[in-house]
Amino acid sequence: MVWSGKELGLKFQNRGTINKPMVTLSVFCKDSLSKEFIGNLIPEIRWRFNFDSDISEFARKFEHERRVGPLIEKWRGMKPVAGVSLYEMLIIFVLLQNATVGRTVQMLENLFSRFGRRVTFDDKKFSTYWEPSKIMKSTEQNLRELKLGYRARFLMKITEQFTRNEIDEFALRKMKRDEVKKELLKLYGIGPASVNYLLFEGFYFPESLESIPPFEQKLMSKVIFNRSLVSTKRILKFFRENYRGWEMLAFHYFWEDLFWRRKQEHIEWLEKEIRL
DNA sequence: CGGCAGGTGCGGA
DNA sequence: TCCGCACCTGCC
Repeated sequence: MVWSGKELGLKFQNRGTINKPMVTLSVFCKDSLSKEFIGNLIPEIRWRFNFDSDISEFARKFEHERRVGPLIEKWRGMKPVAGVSLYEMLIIFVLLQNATVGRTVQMLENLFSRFGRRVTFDDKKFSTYWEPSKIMKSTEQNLRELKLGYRARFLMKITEQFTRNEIDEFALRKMKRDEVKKELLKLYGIGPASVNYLLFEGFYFPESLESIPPFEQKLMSKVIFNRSLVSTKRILKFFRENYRGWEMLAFHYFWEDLFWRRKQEHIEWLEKEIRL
């Protein structure tokens, strides 16, 4: 995590149970950290790892519903987590656009090796993100050499909007959903699909489901309707009718469960849909 | 070698 | 508000 100009390593350890959750956090840094620094860091961690949103109503309302109910049992307490800053999240969403997973990874690795730093803590190696100003000193052409393609312009423009302070992440966190949506859509290269995910994974609005991209459409068609392709309209209707107010969180439970199952067992139809 | 992939901006109807 | 189209690149 790059925060207030320092590179930090975060290590979370589980010390509790599902019903009595507790974690300890160790913070690694090459500099010593002041009390004040830590004092400012803690609320940021609470936000980034979503310690505070209350989803108990979701669990109460739907734990007996026939489709998502069993998943709520299995994944009790599961919530979306940003983990990174808004700027960093925007980079990821731009790189995901119109690309396979393999290409996204390649583009991000290229950016890390050009602008980020390799760091080690607790015997683990990571790449850090960079301050927006570092990209500002570069050029669109330079980013194109990192194989970003037309996304180079998106990244350049977004970085520009950040360095000009046109977007204030901390102010956004206090706004209502529609206001946040309006602000995010002002970012160049951020449209309906990216905004849909940002509202949920970055700002934790559990109802934000308005767009189903092609890949999600294919997988949800199979998971929910057991058919190869159901219209996005119908999928949206399904979530609206069954999980009103919690549409995207419900979507998240179906989605995460599917990919968890993929780790445990071989899911033939899914492997065919995933292109690296 | 055309078609397409975790989309978006833009111009024109 | 709703189309059609161009767009980097890698891979099938």
